[in-house]
Amino acid sequence: MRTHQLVLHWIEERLSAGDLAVGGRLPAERALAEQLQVSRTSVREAIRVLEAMGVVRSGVGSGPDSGTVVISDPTAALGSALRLHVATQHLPVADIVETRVLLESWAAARATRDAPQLEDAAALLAAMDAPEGLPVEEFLALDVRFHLALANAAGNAVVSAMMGSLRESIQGYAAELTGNLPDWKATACRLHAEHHAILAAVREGDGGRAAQLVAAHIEGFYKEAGLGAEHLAQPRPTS
Amino acid sequence: MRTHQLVLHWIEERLSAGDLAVGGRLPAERALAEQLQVSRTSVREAIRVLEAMGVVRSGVGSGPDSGTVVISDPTAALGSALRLHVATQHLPVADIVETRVLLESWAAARATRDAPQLEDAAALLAAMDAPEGLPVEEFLALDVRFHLALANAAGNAVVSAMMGSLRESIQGYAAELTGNLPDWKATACRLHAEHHAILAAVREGDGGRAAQLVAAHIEGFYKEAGLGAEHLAQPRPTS
DNA sequence: GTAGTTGATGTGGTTGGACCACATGGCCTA
DNA sequence: TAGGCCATGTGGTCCAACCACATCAACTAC
Repeated sequence: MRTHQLVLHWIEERLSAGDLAVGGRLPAERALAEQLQVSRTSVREAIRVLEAMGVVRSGVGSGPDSGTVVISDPTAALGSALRLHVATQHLPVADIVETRVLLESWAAARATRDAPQLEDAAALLAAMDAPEGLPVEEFLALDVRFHLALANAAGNAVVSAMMGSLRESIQGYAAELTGNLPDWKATACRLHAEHHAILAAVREGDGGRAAQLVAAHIEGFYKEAGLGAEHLAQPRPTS
Repeated sequence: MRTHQLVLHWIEERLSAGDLAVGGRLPAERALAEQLQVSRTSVREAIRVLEAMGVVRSGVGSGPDSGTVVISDPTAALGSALRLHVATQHLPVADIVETRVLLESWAAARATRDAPQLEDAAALLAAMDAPEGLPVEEFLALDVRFHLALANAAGNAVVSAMMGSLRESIQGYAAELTGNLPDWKATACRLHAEHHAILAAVREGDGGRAAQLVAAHIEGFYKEAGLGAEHLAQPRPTS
């Protein structure tokens, strides 16, 4: 057992036991090192891992933002991991998109029509009015938040986290794809209209229609932007 | 930008550019530190993160198993992250199970009837014959591999990785639950029979039935084992 | 008395150097 | 030729020191 793993296990046990909860603070690095009888180096390696996993946040100086405090940001962890594995080319982008369609369709079908997150989604849509006037980056940023709000309305934290991480892992890719579009303004308008239709379907409690609209919405964008259409929504070749 | 992040970005760029592929080796820690003009400590922190993400594997000594080589194990990364966030109680176990049902149902519906992974699944089922005679741990281990093989048959690497990580993150939990069962042998027998039925449905190309069977299979186990039934497969309270 | 300055304190961030355990491979010896 | 032994290179660990930063308290000048 390597030393930094010992520290990791110690912290994970504290988390599981409830001694350490979100918002709580880890002992200072030097103190923790002495307490566990390991070097500060090993403590730091463990904290780096937890930080990459979205479990803690470290800050220098004094005051409330300093020290190492427990947070919970599963999306960050999953997102970085997926992005890295996409970089190794062991996770095809087409599979990411397909999974995104799966999760978002489910979330749309599952969302309750009076979920408070739908208010956020509506507010985001309002901010996206006249989408042809928005810069691409701003449109995409709002788009991400709209889809996340929709996913959150389904009330499943795991699905929400996975959704966000999928989106994050191919964010740069999607931004590049917009360069392929023949007419960005027209596309933005269409996407915006589809957003309204999706939200309306959810609010009417028509989960089935919402799911179909979401699937068509996502697949439509990637097809138009030129992600190999043969990879999407078709039966796979029988190897 | 913290120093170890600089190293992380350098490596990620190398991965994206294809200069570094799975099976390739990173420069030795000391060499990399000198090359990037940072301390070895910072290089090590970056490598620790990549190791936790399942992107890299480190080994001491000489020979083929030594040094830091690029691998690709997305399941490990997602699994650790989910497990940690379950520990912080920000990811309810019920949501994990629900997501597992979602992904596995989709995979079962999507699997092609002649996928080679189904051979593996069949072999695992054969190894599980007479399940009442298997120790609990062994049964569960084979069970995990069966479900993974089935998920792999759908041909989506992202779904496979997420499936595996979900399973891993609640593995300890599932093992505990078996203690709640009134009659483990009978349950094992039933699960085994359900496995056969699922595989048969996939082989017949009846994806819809396979999906239903999978969902019932998973939900049935957790319900019988005592995971709050109110959390599963029911409309959520309207907050 | 108040306002501004200054230093003490405690936090993570970074560095260099030292030593260890391990695995290989080549050299040297019996 | 066979065996042992050490040189080499790898990651693993530890230590001691220093830095940048942020707060807070004490002090000083007005």
